[in-house]
Amino acid sequence: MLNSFQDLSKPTSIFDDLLQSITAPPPQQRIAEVIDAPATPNSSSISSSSTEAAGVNDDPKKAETVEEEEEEDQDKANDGRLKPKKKNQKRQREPRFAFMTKSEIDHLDDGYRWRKYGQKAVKNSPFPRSYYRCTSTSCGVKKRVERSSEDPSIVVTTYEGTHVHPCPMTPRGCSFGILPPEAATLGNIGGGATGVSASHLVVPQIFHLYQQQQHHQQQQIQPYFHNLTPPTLAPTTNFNTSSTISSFPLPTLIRERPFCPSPPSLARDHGLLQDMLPSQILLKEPKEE
DNA sequence: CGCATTTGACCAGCGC
DNA sequence: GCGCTGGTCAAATGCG
Repeated sequence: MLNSFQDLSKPTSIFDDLLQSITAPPPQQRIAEVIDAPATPNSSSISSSSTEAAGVNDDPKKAETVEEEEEEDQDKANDGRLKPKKKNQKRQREPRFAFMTKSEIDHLDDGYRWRKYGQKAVKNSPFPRSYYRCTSTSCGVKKRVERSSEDPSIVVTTYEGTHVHPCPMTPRGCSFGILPPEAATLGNIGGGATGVSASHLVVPQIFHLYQQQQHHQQQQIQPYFHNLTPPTLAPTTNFNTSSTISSFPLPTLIRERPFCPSPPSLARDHGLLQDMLPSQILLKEPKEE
């Protein structure tokens, strides 16, 4: 299932894969169709990706069985240039979560602190891809940021790994803008400590932001939030319908957030949210196997 | 001075 | 085996 996860494991254009999954959803797809808007390159979307680590990937070539700690120790034991990649075991991939944001800012502030450690030109794209790593020690979360070659206004952000620390608070509190997908997904997908479903956090929150924004700004472009969550975490109850999502109670969201405790001010203080989510969000639930 | 960013080089995986 | 590409490292550089 979750072919989009596999798509994300491919080195080639995430954006293309996302677009493909958006524009050609499987018939049985259980989608939280927030809005049944057709996906367009102008739409922002969110797509959670996971998790070879969770055994989701059915490609034996990509299936991984290595424990994370094992690899981590190996990495730490070798600080030289030669990375101790196991010969018989490919490097394990962390749970990944990708989303597209229509923004002019490449590196969106999501509440965590990131250090850029690389930048590469991407094939078939005039825009480079930037590599960031969480600055927190012992937190190996990474993220890649690249612009869509098809729509330069779209930033494709791919998170990989799980934060093992609380979100460092920003002066405004934990910035909600992009945080939800990251904090929720990275904190929970693939065996996060809290066990809170990523979808519980990500989908409704993001959508809630969108709603707020809609109310205030009357966006012209339909949002589309593309979210895919691992089967083990994706609830089958709460997000089957748009009505469920749209009526998701905000207090519940806040209560369920293990990270970045924040006063229930989301409905009020969304200035930064608007900064962070300037446009449209496209929501899509993971399709079920 | 400490930290973040830039950037070229290196390495591994994958396809042919 | 070879070349291409993505991902990472680390020295150099910039900035507050």
